[in-house]
Amino acid sequence: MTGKATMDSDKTLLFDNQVCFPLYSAANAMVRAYRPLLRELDLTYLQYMTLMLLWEQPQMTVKEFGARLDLDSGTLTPLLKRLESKGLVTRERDKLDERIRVIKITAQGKALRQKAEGIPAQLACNIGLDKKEAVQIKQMCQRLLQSLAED
Amino acid sequence: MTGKATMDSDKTLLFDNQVCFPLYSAANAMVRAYRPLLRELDLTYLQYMTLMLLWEQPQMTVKEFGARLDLDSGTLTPLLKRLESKGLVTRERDKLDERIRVIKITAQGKALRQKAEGIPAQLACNIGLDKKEAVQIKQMCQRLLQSLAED
DNA sequence: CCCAATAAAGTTGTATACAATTAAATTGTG
DNA sequence: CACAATTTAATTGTATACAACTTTATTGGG
Repeated sequence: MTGKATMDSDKTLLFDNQVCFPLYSAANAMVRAYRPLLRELDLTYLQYMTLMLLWEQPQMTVKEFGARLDLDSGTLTPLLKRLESKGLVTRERDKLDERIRVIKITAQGKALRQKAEGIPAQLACNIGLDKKEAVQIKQMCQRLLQSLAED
Repeated sequence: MTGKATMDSDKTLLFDNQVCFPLYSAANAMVRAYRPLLRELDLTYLQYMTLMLLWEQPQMTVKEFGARLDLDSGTLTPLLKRLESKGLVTRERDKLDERIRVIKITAQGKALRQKAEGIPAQLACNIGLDKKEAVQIKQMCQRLLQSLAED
């Protein structure tokens, strides 16, 4: 047995050496940065991303949302109900397969897109990364995601 | 007025062009990856990071936790109460300033550190990034955090 | 010394995340 | 066709996040 198990100065357990915690904090900070901008649309960050999908493709199933957003029905069902109660989507059943819930964007949901158009530019100003860095961090996160997705 | 406001093909509102969403998803996936490892310690990721701070410095105030974890009392108070109810910390008042809550790690909390020693190595195996990439993503997130912290 | 301003935590209410379980519909196989 | 296995969502319970507000204690100016 090596001394590792009883080594008291194991640097891998030092807070400032954690790789993942900055990721966690940065994600929280990012959502916080979006909040004042999305407030005017009365949307949360996740609701905003959900609508963004529907601005590209006017209807989607819960399962498809799960695949795109990497979230399960435990998160999605209440999320979609809230969007429904705001009048931004409808939640119908698939006529051919009653298990499937088909989410469709409403006219009101589509109209929100206009109000959202300034948001990406506004956030880019705050975020303080140039385009190259932005692409890098995006690719790095995507690589990380792929690695973590491999069961 | 430019055509921008009415431009329908604004690429900045396309889901797959979002820089921040991979960050958001990667943070979620990271917490998910930790979960099975932390399950044996009966800790959540945030509880684990909180204890990690106390393994280095045996007592800390709520305010100090807030500065290190970038979280407010609305998150920290219930978190610390849960750690207290597990017997891992105590929550005393500062004798000299009764506003201040002093959190101290217990013997039981210290003992958990031994059980945590394998976690960093186990996670590094799953995470699929080499050391250089890990450092890069960490630095990028820290840069992002700094930018977002500038009010 | 008094008391307004400030500081530190705590509380309340809303919205994620997600494990574990359940419910309902469909599919596949004998 | 019967029915077990599978698929798709929904539900339940726990733990973050955080805005907005409240409570309690301390500080600082007059």
